[in-house]
Amino acid sequence: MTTNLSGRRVQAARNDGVILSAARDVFLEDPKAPIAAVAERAGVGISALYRRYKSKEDLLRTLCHDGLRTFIAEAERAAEEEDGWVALVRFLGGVVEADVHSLTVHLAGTFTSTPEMIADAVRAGTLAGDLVARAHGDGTLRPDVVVADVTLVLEACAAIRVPDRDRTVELRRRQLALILDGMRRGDGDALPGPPPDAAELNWRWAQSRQPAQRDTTE
Amino acid sequence: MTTNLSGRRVQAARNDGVILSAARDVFLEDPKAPIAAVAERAGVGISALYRRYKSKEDLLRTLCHDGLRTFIAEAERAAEEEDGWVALVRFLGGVVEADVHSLTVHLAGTFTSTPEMIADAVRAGTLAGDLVARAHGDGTLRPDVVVADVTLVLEACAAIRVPDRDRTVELRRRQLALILDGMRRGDGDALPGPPPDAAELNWRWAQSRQPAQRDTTE
DNA sequence: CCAAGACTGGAACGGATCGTTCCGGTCTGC
DNA sequence: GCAGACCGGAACGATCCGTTCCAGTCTTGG
Repeated sequence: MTTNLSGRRVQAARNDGVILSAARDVFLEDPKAPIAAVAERAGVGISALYRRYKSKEDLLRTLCHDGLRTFIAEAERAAEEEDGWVALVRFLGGVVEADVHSLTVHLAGTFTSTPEMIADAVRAGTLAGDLVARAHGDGTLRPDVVVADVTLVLEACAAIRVPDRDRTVELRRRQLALILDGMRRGDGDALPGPPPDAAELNWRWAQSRQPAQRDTTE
Repeated sequence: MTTNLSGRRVQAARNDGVILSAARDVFLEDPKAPIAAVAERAGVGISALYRRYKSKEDLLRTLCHDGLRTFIAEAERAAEEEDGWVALVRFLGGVVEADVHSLTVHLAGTFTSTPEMIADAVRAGTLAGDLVARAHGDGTLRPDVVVADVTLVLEACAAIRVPDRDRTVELRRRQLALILDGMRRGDGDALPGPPPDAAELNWRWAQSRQPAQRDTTE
């Protein structure tokens, strides 16, 4: 048996990953992006996509399910931590780092989910609940915070976005640190990363949508 | 001169407000929503829209500019507060309450902005900067927080959304309180409002996009 | 009661977009 | 050198959406 794949096989195998990664980037940027945009970003033809996924919905579903699995993996990894509070912090940091939450949030509702996905979603909820419970047990987490609050924290962090991916993660880490430490002067460390600059937050205003010059002079 | 408008005049005047309010709701929900959706939500015909606004872009621009002005008004109102920290808190609360930030953020880039808007945007930035500076002067705001961080806080809060408008504001207030007070046990008050429930956060998953039954059996 | 006109509802149009299919071409293994 | 796996991208058909247009309704003034 030849484990040595060559030629087209190699290209095909590499495309698997490239396409998935490109799809992640594109749909993270715009959940309604056309499928052609994914192909272009991946540097492949549209056929390469349709060879792998039955439809756009199929691709979206796969992408979202992958994100869900990552979420679960992060939760399980964080749960290994002994200290309950540290585990929760590591969990949130991991999810933010992986940029998983914004993907699921943005893509939710654009496809019909499979039973496995629903099961995984339930499992994810359970794991998160456990982490919160442990943090409560430690007495470090303020008592009036519930699991859903944590979900909202993730949602809030996922909302901050700048064109550059790495910088986005940096800024989210900073925001998460703020949420964790609190804005009131405390005994926490200094906020990580360079502070955001006004210019890098105004990027949304840049693209001034050319209105195609529809003049109404007549 | 008859200040007493009646009949159609009344309807027209009322429609002015209804349309603007409907547009706010609709575009807050989906920035790419068709203009017909606004008319439907307002309970008016499409003509009623085009009588008032030259184009969709015009409506969007007006909406966004209104939001910007509200932002400025909130900042000015908060600035009247004597205590710097209290002023900042009131400012953030006001902006979150008015649901202004998410509107500007979502709509940015969908129209070409007028010079007045840009000027207002600059002024808004200045006002926010002043508030942060004052809070720093009081020594209550942790020193490593900059103005842009505050912007990100607003962006983060704007991201949390549930179908019900009032509940959304409640949850945002809660999240804002969390950010302000911090998650570590402190001397702050209890989080306001009932805690979010898992069910009310899963609404996005509800709409399982009917795929129009395109069967590939052949 | 009538006529003019302000204002509206919503159908119709034309253009753009996008998911999907299909065909011709390239490379690999035999 | 040929069969088949795999790919790029044009072409198609459907849908959507912004805008225009016209017929209908209500009000006012006489």
